[in-house]
Amino acid sequence: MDIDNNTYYSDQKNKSVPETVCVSTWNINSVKAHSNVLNIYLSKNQPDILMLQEIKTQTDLFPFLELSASGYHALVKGEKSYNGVAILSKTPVELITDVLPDAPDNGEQSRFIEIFCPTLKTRIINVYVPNGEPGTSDPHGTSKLEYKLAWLDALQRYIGQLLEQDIPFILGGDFNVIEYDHDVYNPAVFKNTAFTILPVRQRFRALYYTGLTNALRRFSTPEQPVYSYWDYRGSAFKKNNGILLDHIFLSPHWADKLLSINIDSEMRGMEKTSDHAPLQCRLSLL
DNA sequence: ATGACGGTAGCATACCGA
Repeated sequence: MDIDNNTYYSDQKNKSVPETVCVSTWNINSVKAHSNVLNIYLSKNQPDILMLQEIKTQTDLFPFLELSASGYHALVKGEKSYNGVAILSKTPVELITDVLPDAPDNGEQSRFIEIFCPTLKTRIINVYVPNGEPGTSDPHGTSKLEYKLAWLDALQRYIGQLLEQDIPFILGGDFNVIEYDHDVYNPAVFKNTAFTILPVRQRFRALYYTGLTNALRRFSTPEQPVYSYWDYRGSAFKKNNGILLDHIFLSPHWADKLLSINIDSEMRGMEKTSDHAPLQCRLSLL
């Protein structure tokens, strides 16, 4: 019994056991510049887990206190100006690693964080896959596209290892892959880019062959495309000139528990917001 | 053909993103 924490103790007495859980992901495009919409999202949807990408700040400058006031714990892999990922959780979580094993840059760019959530008894893996454009130089002299391909290869190997061990996990984030032509408003615009070329699509689809379920594909069809990104330019959101880039993948344990998934495009329509919309799924705990 | 728009760093404008 925890007599030092009255809130925890009194909550436990009255709380019924939750039957579902909400797990979400959002490329926030700067956690500091867009903290207002982040707070609106958290209070509106009350996700149990939120994976954030492109927080664009160093770990020690992350707004831990503000989020703690909203009732969220946070584990963060930050970086100055670029990239950066974090996982918010209503209950305390434990860091497993903030470097993708065998990543081509050994985690120099902050694109990966994996945690264990004791209350959900699952791992959460949050990824911000390299963009890959324009295909010129990257920090290590290889092209940005090669960096992206090598990064996806490393992800695939690591996911394979977890599945071999029957470890339950949820993999979410910004994959920077346009899996099908119907995932973009105008396929011609992205033809022969690092988003659509076969080697990139093959590596994305390899996640299925390994045994993962793409939560969104359970409920969507090519005839009714859904998008998670709209460019700031050219009134793209107003015209629904979008792209589907963000995904949630479920290990076999969770695939059977999937109840629903949706993209909260309302958040994309707000002032001072990210160019991505959040993606959230509801899972059964029974 | 190019840029658009927006964030960061840092103070003018370059770099990056998708």
